Amino acid sequence: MLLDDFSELENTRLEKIHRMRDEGIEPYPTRSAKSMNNADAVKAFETAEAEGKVEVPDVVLAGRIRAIRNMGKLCFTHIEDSSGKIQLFLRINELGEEKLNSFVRDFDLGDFIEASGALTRTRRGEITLMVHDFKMLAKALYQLPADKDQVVDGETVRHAVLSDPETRYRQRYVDLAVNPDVREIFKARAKIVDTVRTYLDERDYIEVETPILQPIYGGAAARPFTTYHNQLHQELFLRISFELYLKRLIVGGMDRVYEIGRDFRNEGVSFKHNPEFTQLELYEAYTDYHGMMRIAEEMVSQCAYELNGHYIINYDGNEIDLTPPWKRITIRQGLIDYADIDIKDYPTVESLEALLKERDIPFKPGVPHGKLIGLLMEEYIEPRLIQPTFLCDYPRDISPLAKNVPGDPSTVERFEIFIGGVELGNAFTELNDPVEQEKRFLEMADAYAKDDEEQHPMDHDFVRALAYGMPPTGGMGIGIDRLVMMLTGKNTLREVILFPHLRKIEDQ
RNA sequence: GGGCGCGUAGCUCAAUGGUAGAGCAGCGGCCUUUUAAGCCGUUGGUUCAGAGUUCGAUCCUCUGCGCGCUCACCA
Repeated sequence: MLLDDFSELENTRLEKIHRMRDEGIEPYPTRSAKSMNNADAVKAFETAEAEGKVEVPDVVLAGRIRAIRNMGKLCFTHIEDSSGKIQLFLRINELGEEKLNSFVRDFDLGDFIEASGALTRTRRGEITLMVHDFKMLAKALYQLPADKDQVVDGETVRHAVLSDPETRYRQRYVDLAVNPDVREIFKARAKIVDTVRTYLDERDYIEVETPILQPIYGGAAARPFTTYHNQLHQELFLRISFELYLKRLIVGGMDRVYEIGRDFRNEGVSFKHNPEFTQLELYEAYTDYHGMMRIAEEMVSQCAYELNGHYIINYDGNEIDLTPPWKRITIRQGLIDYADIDIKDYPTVESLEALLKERDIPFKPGVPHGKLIGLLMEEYIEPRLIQPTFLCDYPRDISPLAKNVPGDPSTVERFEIFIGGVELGNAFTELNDPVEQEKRFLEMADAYAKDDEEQHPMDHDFVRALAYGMPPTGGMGIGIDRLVMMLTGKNTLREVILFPHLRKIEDQ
């Protein structure tokens, strides 16, 4: 129980609650009479000041107490709400001795206070609420991690900031309460998602929602989470992609659709992988992967512009220019340029395996030709793609849902977007030949038959949908978390996911 | 899952094979325009958990737990 584990510090605060209640003061009142937020208060004062006034009366502000500077007969505090901080000035002349003392006695850092009074400017020039009255809005029992700001030459220097990553992620509420820059990341995230929606909505895309619980998973190569529906006695999977459902909508005549939602992949966790992550998938009829490239470069650069006012981002020590158009390079050309390998010279699995051995690249024996090319790609091309690049034309046998490059049966019209060496998105000209699609499913089943870790279930209903006819279509997926990570210059997904997955710990 | 590193007060960090200290916050004082307020005094620790070595472990060893980096897995 909460109270059982209280330290001396917490018990001191608890006693304040008891004392307040004994005096008829409720430390958790039901409502607040806050009349404006802190930022608006500052603006209101500046406006009044420009008209020659020296104060703005009858203002009610509220927020969390972030600093207290008590000097006996007067006391300064800073309170903070989501709009920012503002100073309160409590003075014995205004409040009387008893009221002022009750502040010092009852209030601590971290408590929520409501204060009424007049906005003025102090001798030191800070816009401040001269407090006529105040009341407790919510008492905090735990103290927030100590933190103080110091302004040196106009720069804010922060002292003893909560920085332990485990505490920050497990108790994100504390992190957010104490680290304003963290709140900014999530404002940026909201803005990016908003920009994406606006971009697509303006192009007549319709936002849809498809099942998260799926009887058959598909659309990507990943291990799923499984769950169970009790009444239906049915095993269900959490989706690993939206692809197969969204393409059914294209069959149904919804020519431009997108979904922003959660994918779940039961795999390793890293700076660029979280078990659940936010994905954007979009599909557009009567276009192809070239159309998707144009959308990607336009949409992503627009996100950067809306966020920062320009197209340059700093990621992992690199200055990256997102101005369209982005570089396009085929895998074949990339391997020629960066590794001096022309894959046309290695048409068989045996020849590729020999090459990989020669180059000291480890591989699992028995994997398909395309997967070996993938290994070369990871080794030689991906780390080089710092500036935004569309890496194009993938091996067919690792791309079961993409359409062939005309005249080249081994290659499909697919690209992945790389920025800062990290994959941001994946797109292709969608395979719409039902017979070919069924064949691909069967090939994948074969290819992975020996590998009991992964399975590619055949989705008969998806094939049936294609058999009703799907127009030529371009489709794309973009990892929203990774996009936010890049645009905000963070080097791990955990910084842009509010509650990143951490191991369970045995305590409360 | 493998390798490496880390875990000390609420927060940020010190320290030593002889059971721990600072700043901030907390508590008690002084101070009527302060802003990392200041000054004086002061409380606070299962040194992540368990076992072992040792006369003695926060430190050395092992195991476990958690976090980070990295590799593997994976877009």
